[in-house]
Amino acid sequence: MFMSMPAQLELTPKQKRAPGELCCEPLVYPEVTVEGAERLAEVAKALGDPIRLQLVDVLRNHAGKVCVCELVPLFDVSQPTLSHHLKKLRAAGIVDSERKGLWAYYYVIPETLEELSAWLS
Amino acid sequence: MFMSMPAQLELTPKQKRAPGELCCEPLVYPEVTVEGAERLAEVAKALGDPIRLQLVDVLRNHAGKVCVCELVPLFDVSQPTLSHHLKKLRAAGIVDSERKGLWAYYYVIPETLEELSAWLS
DNA sequence: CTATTAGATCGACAGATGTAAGTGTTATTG
DNA sequence: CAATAACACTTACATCTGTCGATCTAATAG
Repeated sequence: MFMSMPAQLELTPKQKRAPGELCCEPLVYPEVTVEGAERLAEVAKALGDPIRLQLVDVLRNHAGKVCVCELVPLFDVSQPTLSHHLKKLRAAGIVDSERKGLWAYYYVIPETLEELSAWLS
Repeated sequence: MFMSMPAQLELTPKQKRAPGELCCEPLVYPEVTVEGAERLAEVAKALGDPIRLQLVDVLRNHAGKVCVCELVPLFDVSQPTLSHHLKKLRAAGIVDSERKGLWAYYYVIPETLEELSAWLS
Protein backbone atom coordinates (compact mmCIF):
# COMPACT_ATOMS: atom_id res chain seq x y z
CA MET A 1 0.00 0.00 0.00
CA PHE A 2 2.84 2.40 0.72
CA MET A 3 5.93 3.31 -1.23
CA SER A 4 9.11 2.64 0.58
CA MET A 5 10.54 5.98 -0.49
CA PRO A 6 11.49 7.93 2.62
CA ALA A 7 10.23 11.47 2.69
CA GLN A 8 13.14 13.85 2.75
CA LEU A 9 12.45 16.56 5.23
CA GLU A 10 15.09 19.04 4.21
CA LEU A 11 14.65 21.69 1.58
CA THR A 12 17.75 22.26 -0.44
CA PRO A 13 18.42 25.88 -1.21
CA LYS A 14 17.59 26.40 -4.86
CA GLN A 15 19.81 28.10 -7.34
CA LYS A 16 19.48 28.62 -11.00
CA ARG A 17 21.23 25.92 -12.95
CA ALA A 18 23.56 26.27 -15.88
CA PRO A 19 21.83 25.99 -19.26
CA GLY A 20 20.82 22.44 -20.06
CA GLU A 21 21.15 21.18 -16.52
CA LEU A 22 18.31 19.61 -14.62
CA CYS A 23 16.45 21.83 -12.20
CA CYS A 24 16.38 19.68 -9.13
CA GLU A 25 16.29 16.19 -7.85
CA PRO A 26 12.91 15.34 -6.42
CA LEU A 27 13.40 15.28 -2.68
CA VAL A 28 9.90 14.38 -1.65
CA TYR A 29 7.79 11.39 -2.51
CA PRO A 30 4.20 10.28 -2.14
CA GLU A 31 3.31 7.95 0.70
CA VAL A 32 0.44 6.31 -1.08
CA THR A 33 0.95 4.17 -4.13
CA VAL A 34 -0.50 5.12 -7.47
CA GLU A 35 -3.21 2.51 -6.97
CA GLY A 36 -3.95 3.77 -3.47
CA ALA A 37 -4.23 7.31 -4.76
CA GLU A 38 -6.53 6.19 -7.56
CA ARG A 39 -8.80 4.46 -5.12
CA LEU A 40 -8.91 7.34 -2.68
CA ALA A 41 -9.48 9.78 -5.52
CA GLU A 42 -12.34 7.63 -6.79
CA VAL A 43 -14.06 7.89 -3.42
CA ALA A 44 -13.35 11.61 -3.12
CA LYS A 45 -14.61 12.21 -6.63
CA ALA A 46 -17.88 10.47 -5.85
CA LEU A 47 -18.28 12.79 -2.87
CA GLY A 48 -17.35 15.76 -5.02
CA ASP A 49 -20.90 16.76 -5.85
CA PRO A 50 -23.16 18.62 -3.41
CA ILE A 51 -26.13 16.37 -4.03
CA ARG A 52 -24.14 13.19 -3.63
CA LEU A 53 -22.50 14.50 -0.50
CA GLN A 54 -25.90 15.33 0.95
CA LEU A 55 -27.19 11.93 -0.05
CA VAL A 56 -24.39 10.30 1.87
CA ASP A 57 -25.06 12.65 4.74
CA VAL A 58 -28.69 11.61 4.86
CA LEU A 59 -27.88 7.93 4.64
CA ARG A 60 -25.12 8.13 7.22
CA ASN A 61 -27.20 9.93 9.78
CA HIS A 62 -29.99 7.48 9.40
CA ALA A 63 -29.57 4.29 11.37
CA GLY A 64 -30.88 2.02 8.66
CA LYS A 65 -31.78 1.76 5.04
CA VAL A 66 -33.56 4.58 3.28
CA CYS A 67 -36.10 4.25 0.50
CA VAL A 68 -35.38 6.15 -2.69
CA CYS A 69 -38.91 7.49 -2.56
CA GLU A 70 -37.93 9.35 0.60
CA LEU A 71 -34.79 10.76 -0.97
CA VAL A 72 -36.30 12.15 -4.15
CA PRO A 73 -38.41 14.86 -2.51
CA LEU A 74 -35.40 16.11 -0.53
CA PHE A 75 -33.58 17.28 -3.62
CA ASP A 76 -34.38 19.67 -6.37
CA VAL A 77 -33.50 17.32 -9.19
CA SER A 78 -35.47 14.80 -11.20
CA GLN A 79 -35.80 11.19 -10.19
CA PRO A 80 -33.53 9.94 -13.02
CA THR A 81 -30.86 12.41 -11.94
CA LEU A 82 -31.03 11.21 -8.37
CA SER A 83 -30.86 7.64 -9.59
CA HIS A 84 -27.75 8.59 -11.54
CA HIS A 85 -26.11 10.02 -8.43
CA LEU A 86 -26.97 6.95 -6.40
CA LYS A 87 -25.44 4.81 -9.10
CA LYS A 88 -22.21 6.77 -8.91
CA LEU A 89 -22.08 6.35 -5.16
CA ARG A 90 -22.68 2.64 -5.58
CA ALA A 91 -19.95 2.40 -8.23
CA ALA A 92 -17.51 4.00 -5.81
CA GLY A 93 -18.45 1.52 -3.10
CA ILE A 94 -19.77 4.23 -0.83
CA VAL A 95 -23.32 2.94 -0.70
CA ASP A 96 -25.17 -0.19 -1.62
CA SER A 97 -28.83 -0.94 -2.17
CA GLU A 98 -31.39 -3.60 -1.61
CA ARG A 99 -34.55 -4.10 -3.59
CA LYS A 100 -37.76 -4.94 -1.74
CA GLY A 101 -40.73 -5.19 -4.03
CA LEU A 102 -41.20 -1.87 -5.74
CA TRP A 103 -38.86 -0.08 -3.38
CA ALA A 104 -35.12 0.28 -3.28
CA TYR A 105 -33.39 0.90 0.02
CA TYR A 106 -29.96 2.49 0.13
CA TYR A 107 -27.42 2.40 2.90
CA VAL A 108 -23.86 3.56 3.49
CA ILE A 109 -20.89 1.21 3.53
CA PRO A 110 -18.93 2.77 6.39
CA GLU A 111 -15.63 1.07 5.54
CA THR A 112 -15.30 2.99 2.31
CA LEU A 113 -15.65 6.35 3.99
CA GLU A 114 -13.22 5.19 6.63
CA GLU A 115 -10.56 4.58 3.97
CA LEU A 116 -10.68 8.22 2.98
CA SER A 117 -11.04 9.37 6.55
CA ALA A 118 -7.97 7.37 7.53
CA TRP A 119 -5.87 8.96 4.82
CA LEU A 120 -7.08 12.42 5.75
CA SER A 121 -6.20 12.12 9.39
CA MET B 1 -24.18 24.92 9.94
CA PHE B 2 -26.75 22.24 10.63
CA MET B 3 -30.40 21.91 9.73
CA SER B 4 -32.65 21.67 12.69
CA MET B 5 -34.64 18.89 11.10
CA PRO B 6 -34.56 15.88 13.39
CA ALA B 7 -33.59 12.66 11.67
CA GLN B 8 -36.45 10.24 11.91
CA LEU B 9 -35.11 6.84 12.72
CA GLU B 10 -38.14 4.74 11.93
CA LEU B 11 -38.86 3.27 8.55
CA THR B 12 -42.51 3.21 7.69
CA PRO B 13 -43.65 0.10 5.93
CA LYS B 14 -44.24 1.03 2.32
CA GLN B 15 -47.30 0.16 0.36
CA LYS B 16 -48.35 1.01 -3.11
CA ARG B 17 -50.54 4.08 -3.14
CA ALA B 18 -53.75 4.63 -4.95
CA PRO B 19 -53.35 6.30 -8.34
CA GLY B 20 -52.54 9.98 -8.01
CA GLU B 21 -51.47 9.80 -4.37
CA LEU B 22 -48.04 10.80 -3.20
CA CYS B 23 -45.53 8.04 -2.64
CA CYS B 24 -44.17 8.93 0.75
CA GLU B 25 -43.36 11.73 3.07
CA PRO B 26 -39.64 12.24 3.41
CA LEU B 27 -38.69 10.85 6.81
CA VAL B 28 -35.01 11.58 6.73
CA TYR B 29 -33.16 14.84 6.32
CA PRO B 30 -29.60 15.98 5.77
CA GLU B 31 -27.56 17.14 8.73
CA VAL B 32 -25.42 19.50 6.76
CA THR B 33 -26.82 22.60 5.16
CA VAL B 34 -26.79 23.08 1.43
CA GLU B 35 -23.91 25.52 1.83
CA GLY B 36 -22.02 23.10 4.05
CA ALA B 37 -22.48 20.33 1.53
CA GLU B 38 -21.32 22.59 -1.27
CA ARG B 39 -18.17 23.47 0.61
CA LEU B 40 -17.38 19.87 1.55
CA ALA B 41 -18.09 18.72 -1.99
CA GLU B 42 -15.77 21.41 -3.33
CA VAL B 43 -12.93 20.04 -1.22
CA ALA B 44 -13.75 16.43 -2.08
CA LYS B 45 -13.95 17.28 -5.75
CA ALA B 46 -10.51 18.84 -5.68
CA LEU B 47 -9.19 15.62 -4.16
CA GLY B 48 -11.06 13.59 -6.75
CA ASP B 49 -8.18 13.26 -9.14
CA PRO B 50 -5.33 10.80 -8.59
CA ILE B 51 -2.63 13.33 -9.41
CA ARG B 52 -4.09 15.98 -7.13
CA LEU B 53 -4.55 13.47 -4.35
CA GLN B 54 -0.93 12.41 -4.66
CA LEU B 55 0.15 16.02 -4.74
CA VAL B 56 -1.62 16.60 -1.46
CA ASP B 57 -0.13 13.40 -0.15
CA VAL B 58 3.36 14.58 -0.98
CA LEU B 59 2.80 18.00 0.50
CA ARG B 60 1.16 16.67 3.62
CA ASN B 61 3.89 14.21 4.38
CA HIS B 62 6.49 16.85 3.98
CA ALA B 63 6.99 19.03 6.99
CA GLY B 64 7.44 22.21 5.02
CA LYS B 65 7.01 23.85 1.69
CA VAL B 66 7.79 22.04 -1.51
CA CYS B 67 9.16 23.57 -4.68
CA VAL B 68 7.19 22.95 -7.86
CA CYS B 69 10.41 21.91 -9.52
CA GLU B 70 10.51 18.93 -7.18
CA LEU B 71 6.92 18.01 -7.88
CA VAL B 72 7.06 18.00 -11.65
CA PRO B 73 9.43 15.03 -12.03
CA LEU B 74 7.27 12.93 -9.70
CA PHE B 75 4.37 12.87 -12.11
CA ASP B 76 3.93 11.77 -15.66
CA VAL B 77 2.26 14.94 -16.85
CA SER B 78 3.53 18.15 -18.34
CA GLN B 79 4.51 21.11 -16.22
CA PRO B 80 1.50 23.21 -17.31
CA THR B 81 -0.80 20.34 -16.38
CA LEU B 82 0.73 20.09 -12.95
CA SER B 83 0.40 23.82 -12.58
CA HIS B 84 -3.26 23.49 -13.48
CA HIS B 85 -3.78 20.86 -10.77
CA LEU B 86 -2.00 22.99 -8.20
CA LYS B 87 -4.24 25.87 -9.14
CA LYS B 88 -7.32 23.76 -8.51
CA LEU B 89 -6.03 22.72 -5.13
CA ARG B 90 -5.36 26.35 -4.33
CA ALA B 91 -8.83 27.36 -5.47
CA ALA B 92 -10.33 24.80 -3.10
CA GLY B 93 -8.27 26.16 -0.24
CA ILE B 94 -6.42 22.90 0.20
CA VAL B 95 -2.99 24.30 -0.52
CA ASP B 96 -1.39 27.68 -0.82
CA SER B 97 1.85 28.83 -2.37
CA GLU B 98 4.61 31.29 -1.86
CA ARG B 99 6.86 32.70 -4.51
CA LYS B 100 10.57 33.02 -3.78
CA GLY B 101 12.54 34.28 -6.70
CA LEU B 102 12.16 31.85 -9.56
CA TRP B 103 10.66 29.18 -7.35
CA ALA B 104 7.20 28.57 -6.08
CA TYR B 105 6.73 26.66 -2.86
CA TYR B 106 3.46 24.90 -2.10
CA TYR B 107 2.15 23.76 1.23
CA VAL B 108 -1.00 22.21 2.63
CA ILE B 109 -3.57 24.15 4.63
CA PRO B 110 -4.45 21.48 7.22
CA GLU B 111 -7.67 23.14 8.35
CA THR B 112 -9.33 22.54 5.01
CA LEU B 113 -8.62 18.82 5.06
CA GLU B 114 -9.80 18.73 8.65
CA GLU B 115 -13.19 20.08 7.61
CA LEU B 116 -13.72 17.10 5.38
CA SER B 117 -12.16 14.72 7.84
CA ALA B 118 -14.48 15.96 10.56
CA TRP B 119 -17.55 15.35 8.45
CA LEU B 120 -16.34 11.89 7.50
CA SER B 121 -15.80 10.75 11.05
C1' DC C 1 -55.02 -9.28 -17.43
C1' DT C 2 -54.72 -4.20 -17.01
C1' DA C 3 -53.47 -0.02 -14.99
C1' DT C 4 -50.36 2.08 -12.07
C1' DT C 5 -46.31 2.78 -9.27
C1' DA C 6 -41.10 2.73 -7.96
C1' DG C 7 -37.05 2.92 -9.81
C1' DA C 8 -33.41 2.16 -13.40
C1' DT C 9 -31.78 2.94 -18.08
C1' DC C 10 -31.39 5.46 -22.48
C1' DG C 11 -30.60 9.45 -25.49
C1' DA C 12 -29.41 14.02 -25.90
C1' DC C 13 -27.05 18.15 -24.76
C1' DA C 14 -24.70 22.04 -22.51
C1' DG C 15 -20.99 22.77 -19.64
C1' DA C 16 -16.93 21.22 -17.07
C1' DT C 17 -12.42 18.73 -16.92
C1' DG C 18 -7.66 16.89 -17.91
C1' DT C 19 -4.19 17.35 -21.06
C1' DA C 20 -0.43 19.20 -24.07
C1' DA C 21 1.73 22.81 -27.01
C1' DG C 22 2.68 27.30 -27.20
C1' DT C 23 3.40 31.70 -25.04
C1' DG C 24 4.03 35.05 -21.42
C1' DT C 25 6.17 36.74 -17.09
C1' DT C 26 9.52 37.35 -13.85
C1' DA C 27 13.92 36.60 -11.90
C1' DT C 28 18.69 35.20 -12.16
C1' DT C 29 23.11 34.40 -14.26
C1' DG C 30 26.85 36.05 -17.02
C1' DC D 1 21.83 43.94 -21.64
C1' DA D 2 21.02 39.04 -23.41
C1' DA D 3 20.12 34.35 -22.50
C1' DT D 4 17.91 31.20 -19.77
C1' DA D 5 15.36 29.08 -16.02
C1' DA D 6 10.94 28.40 -13.25
C1' DC D 7 6.40 28.66 -13.48
C1' DA D 8 1.81 30.54 -14.77
C1' DC D 9 -1.45 31.53 -18.36
C1' DT D 10 -3.84 30.82 -22.97
C1' DT D 11 -5.73 28.12 -26.46
C1' DA D 12 -7.49 24.03 -28.24
C1' DC D 13 -9.57 19.69 -27.96
C1' DA D 14 -11.29 15.12 -26.73
C1' DT D 15 -13.57 13.19 -22.97
C1' DC D 16 -16.40 13.19 -18.96
C1' DT D 17 -20.35 14.95 -16.13
C1' DG D 18 -24.87 16.60 -14.52
C1' DT D 19 -29.28 17.15 -16.07
C1' DC D 20 -33.88 16.15 -18.00
C1' DG D 21 -37.49 13.83 -20.77
C1' DA D 22 -38.75 9.61 -22.47
C1' DT D 23 -38.77 4.88 -22.00
C1' DC D 24 -38.14 0.36 -19.98
C1' DT D 25 -38.70 -3.14 -16.14
C1' DA D 26 -40.63 -5.28 -12.42
C1' DA D 27 -44.03 -5.51 -8.97
C1' DT D 28 -48.48 -4.67 -6.98
C1' DA D 29 -53.48 -3.44 -6.69
C1' DG D 30 -57.92 -4.15 -8.60
